[in-house]
Amino acid sequence: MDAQARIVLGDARQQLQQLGENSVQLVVTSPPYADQRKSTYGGIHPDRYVDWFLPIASELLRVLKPRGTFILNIKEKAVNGERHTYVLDLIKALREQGWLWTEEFIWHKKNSYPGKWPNRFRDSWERLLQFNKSRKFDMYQAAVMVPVGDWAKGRLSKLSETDRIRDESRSESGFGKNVSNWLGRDMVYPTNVLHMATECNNQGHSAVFPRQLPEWFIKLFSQPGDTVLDPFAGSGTTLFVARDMKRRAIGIEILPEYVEAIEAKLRLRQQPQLV
Amino acid sequence: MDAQARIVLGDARQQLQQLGENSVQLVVTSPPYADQRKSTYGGIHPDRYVDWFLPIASELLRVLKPRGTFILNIKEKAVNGERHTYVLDLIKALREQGWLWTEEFIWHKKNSYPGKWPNRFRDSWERLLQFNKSRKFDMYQAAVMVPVGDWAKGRLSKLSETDRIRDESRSESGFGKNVSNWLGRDMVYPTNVLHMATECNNQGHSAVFPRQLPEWFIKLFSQPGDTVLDPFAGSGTTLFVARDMKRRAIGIEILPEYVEAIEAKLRLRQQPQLV
DNA sequence: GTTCCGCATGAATCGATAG
DNA sequence: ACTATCGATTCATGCGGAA
Repeated sequence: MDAQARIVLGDARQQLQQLGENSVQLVVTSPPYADQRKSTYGGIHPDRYVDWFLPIASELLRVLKPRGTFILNIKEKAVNGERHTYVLDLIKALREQGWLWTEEFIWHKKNSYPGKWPNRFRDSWERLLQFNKSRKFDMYQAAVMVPVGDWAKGRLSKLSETDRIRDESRSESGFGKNVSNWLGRDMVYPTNVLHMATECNNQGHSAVFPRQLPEWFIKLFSQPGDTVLDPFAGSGTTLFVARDMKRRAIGIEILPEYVEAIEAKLRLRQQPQLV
Repeated sequence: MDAQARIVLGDARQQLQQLGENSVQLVVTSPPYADQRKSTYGGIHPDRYVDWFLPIASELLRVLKPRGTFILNIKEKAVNGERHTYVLDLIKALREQGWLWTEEFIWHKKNSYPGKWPNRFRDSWERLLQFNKSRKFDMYQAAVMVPVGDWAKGRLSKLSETDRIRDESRSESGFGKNVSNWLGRDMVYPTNVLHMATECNNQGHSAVFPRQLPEWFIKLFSQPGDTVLDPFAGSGTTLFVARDMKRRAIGIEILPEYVEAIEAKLRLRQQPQLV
């Protein structure tokens, strides 16, 4: 088995106890949604979702490094015509458990699930909740910069005069001047809204994430050599992406057939995949 | 004064008591966010936000028609490095008050406020919470259909690159799109993610909403002749849009200078504005 | 007439400084 | 220690003047 990527068969709550405390830099996971994927996971009732998740989160709190990050992909379903509140309850419960609710990213799914209902439109976004153990955490923002929005209009040829002068005065005053900020002004920082299409592989396992989603968070919150954990590995997307990015990857998955599929893929490629 | 549009000077909680019960089809409003706009509204502390808002919501529940809708635009701020939970608390409190939390739309603001911090990116989305009195409410989905967005398939190859990109960015949810240009193409229903830039005028009062935002909800949840209410009228965008769409518009605003500005604009134009 | 480019302007947030 | 104020940071947008 690839030493850089490891998949464990078993229940997340139990298997997490085998991991050492303060050993994981980043958790990226998409747990089974309430009452979703019944056929595979048995389904957790929305009303019991918080109680089910809290013991697992407690273990995550233990294994996560002090400057590490926990990214939770989740979205409430509609029940009796209403949005259920278990995600709101979960956020509050996690805070009481000691987590800091640092941010809520929005994943805008461009090709959302089709359908039509008389009282609502298609749901094309999900929550990506960021939790931390401390206000001071590792964040490598430069790793996820994106092309400036103006690139189509050709307005990036010159900096505005005010910006240039502001930059020059900063450099003269001796404070840390980031030359790349204005020399290579074609890149800017992203926002907290992520636009990504879901991968529609209808073969076998349905990929929950597109690869770019864990990739973005792994770039942003970890460095090569760090440990990335997904306690609900599913088809293993987070695991493979992390390994390809030279992180140590740990996955936990309760379904034997998923674990076997992941192990097969791990044996198949010891080298990073290029897609 | 225009009979179709009426602005009332005063506190929302008190002035709402003057309105008859079951008289309003749609409430679209953007109350002052916690601790924001201190200079004008005095600012409500995040910890007291729910207590401040509940009495107002109680009046809204009274004046709203059984099949009407309440759209609440709101976003929590960052406090001590964390997202504050008052919006989550508010959703739960409104449900206890009798509201149904039907849906959460996402307003993706492409031009979010700039800035850079070590622990977060720019916040470029806001919540648009939909509440109803009943599971059966009026929803005119056909009124907001948008052209099908299969740009990637080469149908627009003749357009210049800049035009194509500009169109793509504006049409991700069909907003700001000139539908007449696409007559004959298939129309589809939108999703629950709305893409709109804030209107940043260089002169005078800057509008909180872009006009398309209330316009979209007014189309979706009301018909001509219905009454549309904004208890925090501000610069009056919702009011003017509703009037231009042949709805009866009622606004409440506590700041005399805002009320005067709205009254002046109402006198100025009895006819729908074409911009 | 167009197109191009400079400029002011935000529902912001953090860290340091001051009372 | 806890709260209030201030400066620094940053980018999409529309307007208006210039080419």
